[in-house]
Amino acid sequence: MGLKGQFQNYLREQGLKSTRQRDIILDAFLEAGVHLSTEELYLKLRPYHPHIGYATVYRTLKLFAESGIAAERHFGDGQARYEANSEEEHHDHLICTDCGKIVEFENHRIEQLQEQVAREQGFCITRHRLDLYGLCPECQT
Amino acid sequence: MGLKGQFQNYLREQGLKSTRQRDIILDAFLEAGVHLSTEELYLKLRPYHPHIGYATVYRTLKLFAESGIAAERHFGDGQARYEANSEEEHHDHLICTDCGKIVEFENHRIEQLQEQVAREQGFCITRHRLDLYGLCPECQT
DNA sequence: CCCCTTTTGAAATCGATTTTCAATTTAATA
DNA sequence: TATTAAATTGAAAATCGATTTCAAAAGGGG
Ligand SMILES: [Mn+2]
Ligand SMILES: [Mn+2]
Ligand SMILES: [Zn+2]
Ligand SMILES: [Zn+2]
Repeated sequence: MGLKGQFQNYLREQGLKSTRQRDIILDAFLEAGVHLSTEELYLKLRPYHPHIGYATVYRTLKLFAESGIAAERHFGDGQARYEANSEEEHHDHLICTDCGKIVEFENHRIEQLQEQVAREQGFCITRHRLDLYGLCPECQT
Repeated sequence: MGLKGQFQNYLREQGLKSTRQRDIILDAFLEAGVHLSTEELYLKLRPYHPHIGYATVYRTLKLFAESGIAAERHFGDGQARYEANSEEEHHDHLICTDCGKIVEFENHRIEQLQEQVAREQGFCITRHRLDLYGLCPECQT
């Protein structure tokens, strides 16, 4: 079952409707594939679907996140960004503060240590965020 | 040299001026000592110094961050928060999503692994952010 | 098709942040 | 101490992304 099927299931379960706009936005979102902001997706769609409003893109991305097919991220540039949740593992990010490039990484050992830290403090962790900011290879003169 | 001296040096170096407001705000900021938002500090000051405007508190906290005596943090509640940079080690945070409690922690091994990840990707890290969200001991029923 | 519910799009609103601008203050210099 | 140029202040306005409002339109079960 792909992300599209997963989303359709979510709509059905919640008594929500499948609409032309949601289909179009989901296709564009999956095709874009990067860490996209609401505005970026809206602008990307506009040339082909000028009838789709910003509010609809905004609401639909929220819905993707609720349904679990996407995740909302905040990298400190002031806007929320979304990325598709493939069935792969969770990952964290390296962000270039110069050109904005975002590289994903996974590190199981770090995740384990986070769990350990939380346990020591008596916390029960539901999610975490690890962002590393610096210069990518190209931006180091 | 304490944080106050450090800030005075920064002002001098940058050709900025030492003012009554900056002194008052710095004292209040250092005294408060928690993860304070601009608004919280403004409200804390107001009873004693009703003549100090919100914009001044805002600008002064930014200045603290620029000078290096404070750090700006974002814990996802929509407002920036500031904390004094004691000469102690860097630390990260556990945040209770129920009551908002924030617990600080240090984990040298995690920091090392972050460096290693960055090195593998050719990045040169300047800062990072590790936030663990979940329920604190009190909020786990 | 009917009817009820959900969705849409444009515009308005929201809350935090940031800027504007005229008046005031600082601090270097005469 | 008086002069002066530059920086700062405070109130209000502007900005910015996110979110809501609301009337019109569309979905979909029966
Ligand atoms: Mn990612
Ligand atoms: Mn802290
Ligand atoms: Zn770069
Ligand atoms: Zn709690």
